[in-house]
Amino acid sequence: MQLTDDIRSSSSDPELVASRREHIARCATHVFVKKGYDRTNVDEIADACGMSKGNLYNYVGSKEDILYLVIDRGLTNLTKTIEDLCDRLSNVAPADALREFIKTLYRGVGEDADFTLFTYQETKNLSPTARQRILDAASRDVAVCEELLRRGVESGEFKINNPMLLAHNIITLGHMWAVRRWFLGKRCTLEEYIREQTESILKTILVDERTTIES
Amino acid sequence: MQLTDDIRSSSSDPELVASRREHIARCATHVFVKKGYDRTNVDEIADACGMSKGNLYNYVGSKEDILYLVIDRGLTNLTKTIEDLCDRLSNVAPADALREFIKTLYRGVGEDADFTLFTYQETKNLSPTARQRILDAASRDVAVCEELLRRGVESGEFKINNPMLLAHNIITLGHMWAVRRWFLGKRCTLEEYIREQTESILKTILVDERTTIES
Amino acid sequence: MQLTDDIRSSSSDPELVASRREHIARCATHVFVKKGYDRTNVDEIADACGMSKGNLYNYVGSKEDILYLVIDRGLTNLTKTIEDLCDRLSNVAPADALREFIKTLYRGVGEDADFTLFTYQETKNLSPTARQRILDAASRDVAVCEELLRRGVESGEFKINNPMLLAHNIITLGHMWAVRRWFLGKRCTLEEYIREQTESILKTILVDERTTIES
Amino acid sequence: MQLTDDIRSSSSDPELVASRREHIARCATHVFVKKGYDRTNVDEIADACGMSKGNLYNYVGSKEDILYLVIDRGLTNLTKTIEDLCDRLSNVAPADALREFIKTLYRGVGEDADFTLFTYQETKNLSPTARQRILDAASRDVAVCEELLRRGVESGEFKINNPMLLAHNIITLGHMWAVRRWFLGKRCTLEEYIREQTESILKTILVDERTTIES
DNA sequence: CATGAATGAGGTTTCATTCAT
DNA sequence: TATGAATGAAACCTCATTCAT
Repeated sequence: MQLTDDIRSSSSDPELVASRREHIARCATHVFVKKGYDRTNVDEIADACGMSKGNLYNYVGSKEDILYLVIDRGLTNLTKTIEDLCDRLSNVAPADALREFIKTLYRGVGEDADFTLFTYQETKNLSPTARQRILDAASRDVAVCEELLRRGVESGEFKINNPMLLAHNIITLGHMWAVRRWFLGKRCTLEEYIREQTESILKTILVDERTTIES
Repeated sequence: MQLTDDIRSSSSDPELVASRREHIARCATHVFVKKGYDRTNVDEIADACGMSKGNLYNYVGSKEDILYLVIDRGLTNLTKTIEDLCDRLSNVAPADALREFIKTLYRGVGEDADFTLFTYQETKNLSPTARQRILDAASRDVAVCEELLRRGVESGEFKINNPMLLAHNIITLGHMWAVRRWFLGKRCTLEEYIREQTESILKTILVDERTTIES
Repeated sequence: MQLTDDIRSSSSDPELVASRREHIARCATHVFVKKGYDRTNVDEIADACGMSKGNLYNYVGSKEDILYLVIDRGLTNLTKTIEDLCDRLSNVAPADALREFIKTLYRGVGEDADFTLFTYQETKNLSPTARQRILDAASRDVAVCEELLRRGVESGEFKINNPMLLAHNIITLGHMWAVRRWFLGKRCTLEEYIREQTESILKTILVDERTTIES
Repeated sequence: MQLTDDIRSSSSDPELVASRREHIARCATHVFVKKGYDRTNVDEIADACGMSKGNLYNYVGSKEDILYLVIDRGLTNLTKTIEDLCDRLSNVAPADALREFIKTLYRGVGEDADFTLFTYQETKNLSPTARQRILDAASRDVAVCEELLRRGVESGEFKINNPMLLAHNIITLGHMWAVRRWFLGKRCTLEEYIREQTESILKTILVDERTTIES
């Protein structure tokens, strides 16, 4: 599934286009995250990419396209991490799977904290269709988590009133580590945050309390 | 508590300045929320205020000052709502008080959803000192909630591992209704959201489960 | 001789107008000299005058009028000093009269150095007619000096090829103390400047060299 | 000696930058001299340069930079004229050398009268460091002239009390032809001015009076 | 494919002047 | 007479995008 289908480019070699766009997205991420979308100008992006401004526009139709590439790439990375993880966890006991899921997700958010915050701030600058694509991708993360929860429910290990909502809580509380770092960063470490949120969540859903005790 | 002390104005009548700034903040909120901070220009703000651009600058030193007025006003309103509420709840049983707190807070966020989202997106555009003031104000909300939780703990009704973190969860999950309306809005109503989050939270902290049953 | 005839004012009492204008000229001089004409705004002038902006405009038709008042007042002061001096010197021997003239003139420039420089820089901002008036006033200073020189020539004490030009040199070299203070100020004192210029001038024009020796 | 080192430009080709700046300085001189610095707006400068405003700012960081370029270029031209002249005059007899120096300098000022006047009026608008550079350049002119005078003193042809001051007089009286053209222009020609000032100066310093007689 | 000079609309801010009170 | 809030034109500067080379 190509998310970047309708970004105009004046180049004909699709492979070159793809690799250049990957390059642009990677480099632009840094500048965007540092200065914000509106306050970053195209010269700075081109500099960061080591390309000329004119050439940049051979692979991208507008500054907004670059924003899309950046957000899409970051989200795709995270989604892939999550999906791969879920595949690996398909045979693990639900409670442990959930613990692993949260830990991996939250650490991923922690590593890319700047990007996560950026997403919350700048997605609004996308055109409606681009924005919709991004939101759809973000929705999938919740869906994946929800699926994990449902497996636990089906196996009888979890009792969850509204798995969709709990999945949403799990995902967004992870984001909050990045978005509200100015608050949380002064009050606990990421590992503490992960541990406490994990236990708090498990406590609400575990049918058999004893499973809660973990190293 | 006047947060807007050091915004320069060329008018000397403090009452007029205060009333005009209130007016500006109220009117600018609408334009800002609709178009975003960077994409709103000062002409549009002046129009929305029914003032000339020049006169606007008699009460405000820069466009950023307007952003500060807008965010500060919105946050102050919410904080006041919360604090008044907590005063009223000081004699109420902790579980009911928490239920009431969440309901009021989340409904407040729901009513001002655009503004809440705006805050998450645009606080970054403030100068460091202005930004710090805003974040301090936002921190107080968490502190108020934490205090409420601690009362329940002291009375023996709640058992909470980390009240600060739970308070933070309560507050931010409220915000999420506004920030992720594109997701939640399609999946449940605000009242459902409130009810489910409330029960989920209470379930984790209530010492005596039976208290969960509410009218 | 009223130089300020055609400055519009909305006041009818001519005495009040005159006294207010004198006040305005005196106060505005300081701000103008400090910040330059273009970089001084009318608010600052009104502040310096202790009047409201609106009232200021009762006595003056425009910002340029204020510039005129300021320059005119300064020049009139200097011219009067010079003319009074020449009256007192009418019975003094030409060489001593010239010495006294130069000393007084140059010290006057030295005291008002900022204003003198200001005149060189900002007269250009006057309207043609106002400018002409100022230049006429400035020409009179040269004429007065020239007259002094001619008296020495007639008495046989001076031999001067072109009294007009020498008078002009005497006047402008005086101005230069103010205009090129950044250069001269680091290299000699005003009194040295006066002494050396005086002797250099007298040496050129004295018929009998011995008169050069002075206390 | 490049005085314009630290003017920011967004172009990287130093030759292009230099040639464009030369072009800008030359064209801007006309507009500035005609309307004054503050009353000239950037659109007019761009028009005069035949460039778009945006492109102008590729070679210059601010309007003030343009002022600097203009003044610096004019002064550099004059200084070079003077220095070249002095080289050529190094073997000429001091009195004749001085005559030639004054004639060339004053004619140079006469040709660039508008620019000379402009310098007296607008140097004040430069930032302190830029202003200092300009004043340093202007000081060198005096130093060159002083050197010329000292050669005459050493050769025994001149007797000068204070060569620095006389050099300063020579230079500034030259400037006065431009600065006070409104006065002098109506009373004598430039050539008369040159002749009379020259003779007046030589008369004061020549040891042997007879040398004064020249064609 | 690559460059970067050129464009010009649009942004924020200032300020001389007016006029209702 | 005195005030100062209000006006709006005009100032300087930025920057996404194009296009000749």
